[in-house]
Amino acid sequence: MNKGQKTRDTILSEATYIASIIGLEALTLGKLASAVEMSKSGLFAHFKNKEKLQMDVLKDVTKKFVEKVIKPSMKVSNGEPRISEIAKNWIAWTNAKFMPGGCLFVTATIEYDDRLGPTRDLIVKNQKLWINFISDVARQAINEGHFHKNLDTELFAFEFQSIFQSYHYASRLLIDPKAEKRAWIMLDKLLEQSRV
Amino acid sequence: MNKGQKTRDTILSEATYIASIIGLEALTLGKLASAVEMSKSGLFAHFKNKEKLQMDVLKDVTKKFVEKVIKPSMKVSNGEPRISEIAKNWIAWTNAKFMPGGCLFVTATIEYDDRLGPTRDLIVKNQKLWINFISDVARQAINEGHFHKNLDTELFAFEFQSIFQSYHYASRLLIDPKAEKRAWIMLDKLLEQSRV
DNA sequence: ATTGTAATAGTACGACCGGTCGTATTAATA
DNA sequence: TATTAATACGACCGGTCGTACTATTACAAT
Repeated sequence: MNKGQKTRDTILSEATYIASIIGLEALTLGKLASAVEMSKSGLFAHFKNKEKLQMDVLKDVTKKFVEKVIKPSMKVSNGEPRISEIAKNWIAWTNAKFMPGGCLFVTATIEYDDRLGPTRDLIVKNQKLWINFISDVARQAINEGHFHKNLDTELFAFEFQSIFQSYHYASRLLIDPKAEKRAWIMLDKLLEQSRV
Repeated sequence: MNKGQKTRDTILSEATYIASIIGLEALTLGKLASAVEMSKSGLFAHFKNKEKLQMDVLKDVTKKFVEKVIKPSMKVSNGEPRISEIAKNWIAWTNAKFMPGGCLFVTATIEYDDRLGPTRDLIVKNQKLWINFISDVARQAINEGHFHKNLDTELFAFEFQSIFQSYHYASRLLIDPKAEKRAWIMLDKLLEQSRV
């Protein structure tokens, strides 16, 4: 990796750090530049424009998400074990040190749900992939005989997702110490309902 | 109502309209002023500073929320009927014409979950009141014999809340036509689990 | 060591930011 | 009707925004 790429990585990491706290739109080039101790123009040379920077941040975080949440789950056996593995890694993900403000996707999905443009399109695309992925894992659980045959796998995916949205809300905003415990109870209930 | 109060109301309504789309932080005095066709300084005279404006918007929206979601629910009988009434009004609330970007609270809770200050404090206070209110209604449902005695009412409140977060996510971001149907199914499931 | 290119910094820009000022107009009160 | 208070205005403050263009530095290959 040459120097330019290395600097780019540093910038994207710092951008992720800041954006997780204040959001991708509130992130400014000036703040980001001083955070990585570079001139605004030197930093800007790495990106075509701010929108591209925001999208590059999202792509970078998505890559990390695949690495830390999805890929590890593919190493455990099909069905319920995979669901549990994803849940475990998802909770760890939202508390990752490189995103002190919590999962950037949670922030971004709210931030861009009414803003049209390529950034929103990218977010929507990724979120649909994510929901479909969870649906597929639930489908596998049916095939493994873990979940009952007439389970609505798409509904399952949204319920699964909602547990983490709720967790984010309770732990981040309300700073509720019971947030994680409740998330696990919700997951247990969802799994219990889904089993044969 | 004198002229000043009337103008203030117009400003707050417009601010609510815009903030529901782009958020309270992204809302600027200049944009808001031109939206209500006033000078920036004329508009600004109604508020001490921008932070106060943001808080006034939140207070105004909270008042409307009480009026449109909470108060009507107090007119139906205790217990499950009240829960259903709240759910119905909450769905209507998120689709209100004066908030084209969806419920402002959903946006604000994410926006301020990592920003310290009085605005965040106000949001947290209101959200805690809301969660407690739902818990209390669930408690009433127990007393009425609708819900079983060992129901965790606080857990119920967070699960109830999560349904609407999921609905917001699916309908606003993914523009999923099945979003509302799924929300009702989730609610039915939650009520079914809670019954005696 | 020299040259060429990649990476960074410098400078400047027009637009807009939140906010203040003095002043004009409008509305309520006496 | 005269006086006063409420309301709104345009001009302007120092700063920051995103972005463009140019100059400088650091490094690699010759």
